[in-house]
Amino acid sequence: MLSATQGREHISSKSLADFVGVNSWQIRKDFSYFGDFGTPGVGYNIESLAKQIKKILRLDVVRKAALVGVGDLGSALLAYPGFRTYGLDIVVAFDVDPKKIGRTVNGVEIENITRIATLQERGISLGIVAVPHAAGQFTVDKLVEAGVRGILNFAPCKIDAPRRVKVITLDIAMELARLPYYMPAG
Amino acid sequence: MLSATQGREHISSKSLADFVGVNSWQIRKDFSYFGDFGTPGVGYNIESLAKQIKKILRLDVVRKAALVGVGDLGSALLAYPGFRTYGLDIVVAFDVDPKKIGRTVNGVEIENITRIATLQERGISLGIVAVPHAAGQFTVDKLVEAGVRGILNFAPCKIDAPRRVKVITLDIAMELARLPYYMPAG
DNA sequence: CCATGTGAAGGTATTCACAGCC
DNA sequence: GGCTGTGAATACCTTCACATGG
Repeated sequence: MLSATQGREHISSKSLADFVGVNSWQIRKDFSYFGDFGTPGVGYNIESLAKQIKKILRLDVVRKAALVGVGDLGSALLAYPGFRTYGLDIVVAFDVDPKKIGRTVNGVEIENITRIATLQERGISLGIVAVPHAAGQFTVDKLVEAGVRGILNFAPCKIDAPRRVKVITLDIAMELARLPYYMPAG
Repeated sequence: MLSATQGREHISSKSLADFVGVNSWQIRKDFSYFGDFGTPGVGYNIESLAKQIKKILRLDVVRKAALVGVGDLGSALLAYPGFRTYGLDIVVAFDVDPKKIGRTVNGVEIENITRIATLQERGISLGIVAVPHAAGQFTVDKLVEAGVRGILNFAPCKIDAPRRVKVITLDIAMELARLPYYMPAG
């Protein structure tokens, strides 16, 4: 992946900085907030650094996630291999459409949305909302009731949830709408 | 939409702040950087405020966008009605799969990816990249060659592009991976 | 000698309180 | 009276330069 690290045990803040496109002191300062990871004169041990960062980001344990809404976007998420990289595992999907219920997409079975209440007993603490706009708040409410602790919401709407549940909303259209701001004309 | 504004011409910074969940002085300060929009004792004229903000964000003109990669995610984007809200119009899609080329999804025809070079002459200045990881950089290069000015990239990889082209990368798995950070345990 | 970690300087953003206008 | 726009005060984050440790 990072060619500069091939066959090396250590990496300097400078190399890391060049790779991600920032300055070396930013790397050092950021790391220092969480403790002393590096060795002066040598650099950072790559393996131990990765382990430390994963622990800080709480990515050291695999967490189970439930997907709600198996439309185009939901299907894309089920097909997406990238989640495993970050210690996330989509183990179940829900939908309202009887035609979809019972099917298996990428090894994940689609269940009736009424079964959403069983999440807690199954040890699932994350929810992914990929439903139409109008169903957004309702779906979040159900997930909260089911004891979920974090929600990634793709529905483009204002969401109310108790403070104990962290909601991250990803409005894809709004992200795209940021682009024109950087474009002088045309 | 915003029930507090129904039948009203003006809205106060307090109402706006409550609605989006911030403090009233933040609203006023932010607006003040771009000029005087409001009337003391009255508030902000809703219609004129919306117009001003759209102009600042360069959302007052409709821009054409091209989608590259019509997989699950690409299909979801084509089906998504939200883009129009922000003055964005996906007018063409590209793919490499001969089975997909020629089909029409949501009124948008899928063309052979080799036709990507015709973007400039068609007045298309935005690109949306929804291709697999490995094709990310290649696709971005082609879009840049085709004269695109802004790119929304869903491929989870490091992208190099000239400074004149603004690239916004949206790594969905990474967004989901932010959630565990806010969750004490479980 | 090399690269880290950090105190200090500088700059930027947030928060406040109030003068001024409708 | 009510609400805006803004200077002042505060907190925060970024940048730098260097002492310290391997």
